[in-house]
Amino acid sequence: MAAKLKDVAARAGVSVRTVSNVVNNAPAVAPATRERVLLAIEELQYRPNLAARNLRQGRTGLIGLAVPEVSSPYFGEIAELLIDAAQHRGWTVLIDRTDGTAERERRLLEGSERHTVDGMIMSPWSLTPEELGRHSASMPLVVLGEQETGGTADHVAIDNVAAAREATAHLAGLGRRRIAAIGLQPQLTNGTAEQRAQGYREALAAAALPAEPSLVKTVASLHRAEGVRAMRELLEAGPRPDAVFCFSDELALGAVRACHDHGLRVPSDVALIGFDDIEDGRYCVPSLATVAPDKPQIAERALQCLADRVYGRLGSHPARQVTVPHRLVVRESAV
Amino acid sequence: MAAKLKDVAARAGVSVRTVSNVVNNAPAVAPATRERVLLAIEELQYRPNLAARNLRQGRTGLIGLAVPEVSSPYFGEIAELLIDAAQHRGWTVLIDRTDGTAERERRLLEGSERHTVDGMIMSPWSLTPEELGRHSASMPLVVLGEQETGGTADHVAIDNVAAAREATAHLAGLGRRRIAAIGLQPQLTNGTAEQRAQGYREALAAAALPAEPSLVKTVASLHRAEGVRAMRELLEAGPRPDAVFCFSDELALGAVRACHDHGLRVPSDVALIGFDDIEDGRYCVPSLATVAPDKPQIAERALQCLADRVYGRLGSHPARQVTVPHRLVVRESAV
DNA sequence: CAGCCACTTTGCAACGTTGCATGCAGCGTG
DNA sequence: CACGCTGCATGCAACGTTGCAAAGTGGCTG
Repeated sequence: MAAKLKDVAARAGVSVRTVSNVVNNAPAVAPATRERVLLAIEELQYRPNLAARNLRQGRTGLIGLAVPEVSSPYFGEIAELLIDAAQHRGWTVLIDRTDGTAERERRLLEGSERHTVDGMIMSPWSLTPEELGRHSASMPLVVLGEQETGGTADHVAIDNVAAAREATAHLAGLGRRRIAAIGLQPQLTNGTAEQRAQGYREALAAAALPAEPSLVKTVASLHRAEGVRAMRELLEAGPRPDAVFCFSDELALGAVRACHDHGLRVPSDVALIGFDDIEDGRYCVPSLATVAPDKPQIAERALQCLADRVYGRLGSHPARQVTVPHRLVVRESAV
Repeated sequence: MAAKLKDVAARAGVSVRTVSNVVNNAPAVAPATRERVLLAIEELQYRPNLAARNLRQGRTGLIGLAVPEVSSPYFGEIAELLIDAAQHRGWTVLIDRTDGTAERERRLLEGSERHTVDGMIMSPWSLTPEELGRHSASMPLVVLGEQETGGTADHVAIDNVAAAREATAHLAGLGRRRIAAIGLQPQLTNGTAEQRAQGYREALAAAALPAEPSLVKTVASLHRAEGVRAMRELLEAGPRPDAVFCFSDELALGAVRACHDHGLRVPSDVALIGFDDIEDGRYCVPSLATVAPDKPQIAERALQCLADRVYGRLGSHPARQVTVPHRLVVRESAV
């Protein structure tokens, strides 16, 4: 049987309340008493019962992280950074997988988690902005990768339009004339893909290149397999593109694979730029040019926002929109 | 203010206890009453307070997953599968990162988590078998990727010796004569690398190939960067190997990169086999031959073991050793 | 020496839930 | 008709912790 406050109190010859004060580093405890209590705690291997503490305080020390998938490199890296940032603040992260479906995203916000976590960080794919705003009333919520939606959910994202514009402009600057884009996701309410598409179009216009609809490919997911499929379709369709801007590194890695299968060389025949700066891209052959969001800062700012809400430092202050910097990383696939 | 049992009871005109019975699907509730209560629950949007329930029952519905790193592809995929398997059993997974350090692994087992999770699944890198066995007494523990250690921790792993033997034998079967190995990790107590090295040596012996110590490279981690470094050292050292067995796909991907940088072609100059069957390996160029552990089964069996311990179906039954199947997946890098 | 103050320590109650034991009908049986 | 039994509903207590308010202790001042 695990030791509880009462046991420690008995051993140290003080009241339960005093032990609690020691455990919580309350100031009003005499040094000698504190010593004695700490000794007893050590001897009995006392560990606070979090369930009881949570029940009493109404806080759990847990925060939820809801991402479409855990095993994708991008979300894996984000999760890792968030876990670190949470640890610094004494929080533990509880990861949930939504598959990007509206139903699971909704259930997480409405549902069973409500008393389990103090707040939530979500990267939504399918929820409408209205829904996000509505739910943020009942639980502190930070949204990743989206623009402001109204409601009280804070938002942390990079400037996707600018990032896409820079990537596309870089390809144009290499002298490429038929620049394709892979990654539009019309089935998702998530505005990210649309923003990137807009940046792509803006850059084409700025370079006085025509915007050919046939060069923009939609995908069902951001995985490699979809990159392979989309690139293959581009190559088989007609005059082939000489550059491709992919909305994720995984798509780009699939696209590289497809080029290789068609006997094309990257970047001499087709230049490629991805998005996310996942680790694979730094070591694959050829190494992958990409747009690198400042992930550590995304994690840090998201937790900062969440902490402000959970501890009520903001009250019902309106939603904040945090824009995190990014940079274009040029590597072998686009030189 | 969130609704609680008392509020629902008042609304439905029954006692608190009856509402609790409905919520828990207890049999002794009249259908009409159940209807009325369910209606009230719906109207008030009642959700059970888990902290209170946990306090009362002594169970939390959470299980811990302690892995060295979340963002590595292998652990990401394992985490994803475990989250699924846990969900089927009504558990939520709480992920912790150990960095593979003994100190953090120890702290997770001893420490603060003790009242937070019902049990733990850990992939240890630095803890001694004795420590693992000792801690499993106080909390249900399932160990991934290790052989039995004594104590009451269950173990789930593949047969690493056999797997490494098969991979190496495949390379020998291609007619390769100088087969190197990358991935020994003498700094870890984790026996996995040593088992793979043993399988490698056994296969060399079976093929009547000499075991050259200079062809076995140790690494500081299983990441791509270490694969690059180790491969580079092999290539610069002397007569170059014509095949390499890497103890992880990430190491192998780094090794491919290093070969490419040296102007060597894979597999014609150097054949490569990795380990883990991560998604990258299926799409990279060349695609990566690998040893594929049956990951879904690893997750399923691990949760099965944990459930048996948590619900006491085993009592203090001695540790179980579960061996999960694997298979060799031949791809472009080793044909 | 009484009175006040600062510093420590304490007891009580409550957080929301469920285990246990018991109450209360209504029905069938002897 | 009395009795026991079954099916359903209830009340009380407890899980381990912390907020609150108050009590105790000692020293210092007037």
